[in-house]
Amino acid sequence: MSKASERAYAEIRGLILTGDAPPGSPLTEEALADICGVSRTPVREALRRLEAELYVVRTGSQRLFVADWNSDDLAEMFTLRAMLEAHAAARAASRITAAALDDLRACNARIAAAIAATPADVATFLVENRRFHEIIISAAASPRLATMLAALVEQPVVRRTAARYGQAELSRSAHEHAELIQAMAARDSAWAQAVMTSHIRRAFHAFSAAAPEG
Amino acid sequence: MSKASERAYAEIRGLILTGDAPPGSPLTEEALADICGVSRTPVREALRRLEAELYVVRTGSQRLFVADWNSDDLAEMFTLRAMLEAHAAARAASRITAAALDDLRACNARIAAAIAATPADVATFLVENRRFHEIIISAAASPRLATMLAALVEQPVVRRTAARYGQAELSRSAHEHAELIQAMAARDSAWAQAVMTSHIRRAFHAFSAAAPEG
DNA sequence: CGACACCCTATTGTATACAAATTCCCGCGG
DNA sequence: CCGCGGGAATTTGTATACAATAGGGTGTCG
Repeated sequence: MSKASERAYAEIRGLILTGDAPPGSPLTEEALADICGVSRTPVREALRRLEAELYVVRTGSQRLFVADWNSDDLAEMFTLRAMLEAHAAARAASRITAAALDDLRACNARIAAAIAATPADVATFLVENRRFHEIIISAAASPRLATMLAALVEQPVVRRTAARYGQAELSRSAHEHAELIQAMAARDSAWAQAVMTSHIRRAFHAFSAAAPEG
Repeated sequence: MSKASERAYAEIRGLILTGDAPPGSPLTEEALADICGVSRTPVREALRRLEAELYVVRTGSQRLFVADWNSDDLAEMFTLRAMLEAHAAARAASRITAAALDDLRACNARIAAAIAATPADVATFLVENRRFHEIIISAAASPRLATMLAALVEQPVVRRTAARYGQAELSRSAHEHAELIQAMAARDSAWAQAVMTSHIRRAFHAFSAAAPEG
């Protein structure tokens, strides 16, 4: 996608993530085109992508609405993420380069710094945490896997979750990252896979505990 | 997607699967529009979808080519399918309705009949085998999972594989299906998951043995 | 008062025209 | 002969116009 399409995608995604377009609200191509300052064509492409990523849902008569996830959806999403990202970690462990390992270390150092700040710098934590996981997915060198994980939208959940995380959970996360780095440096796929699985499951449990309403 | 888009998607996908558009060959929107008898607009949508499903790849300058999978790609694809579809089987085991179970039984009966014929009716086997797996995926009731598995293109591989399958492999497949039905009827998620995992892994091994060149 | 049919409007689907970008080829000069 | 512009041609990106279709509202009839 080139400029306008990309812009429309980011814009609409932003509307959904910030809650400006709340779950269940209808989306019309023309209105979005106006908001984004482009024509319907790039908006349509953006909407197709958002639909594939399940940010928006389509009724039988082709009308689009902002997706509304219930707790079952979220649980399923975390389960899939745990499965796929653990697989990515296993692949990454046997393929990752020294440079990428250094990137991971640097990234986790920034995460640790963000946590150590008072108050904890949650925004930086989110950005760097995401980057950490992206490095691993990239190191797994599987376009299929990367595509699937991209579709497993995580931002809205992470955002809601992290705001409720305590220092303890953030620290534990950084510690698990450190163990992941160890596992990968040791080229131990099984270890990396196991750590990643529990890492994501714990994130889910923390989320469930913090936001039991779904 | 409505009529024209859908038609374009099916048409282009057909070109790729039959080999009329061989791996690595360039795809231009206008040529495809001519072939499909529609304008570029629905062709573009079809191509986006095919790109997401990795049937086609896009260069840095937005030109599209038929994807060319090597043996590593295929192995990765089977691994992911085994993982995701086993998860689908586990979910299906705890959710499937009596009616869907009957559908599975009927479907497997048709598979058995196709195998019993002399010579074995491979075309019917392929269609019904696909349907069998689709019923399970549908019973898993996870749109995310369904989307991902749809993207895990299987047709070209299955096609290439089944043509080389012997009666023994086909029979074993039907037998494994029967065991899957048992596991689901017993509402045994772990059993269903295990059977599905080995079912797909065996298919992969048979494929590798039959087509070691990739 | 309720149900049904019809029309009108809102929204999406498709085609086409035009703009931007990229590639390819040809001619030129070293 | 090779490398290097430069421009034409091909190809994709975007906008807009028009067609088709679904939904809602209203009026009428039972």
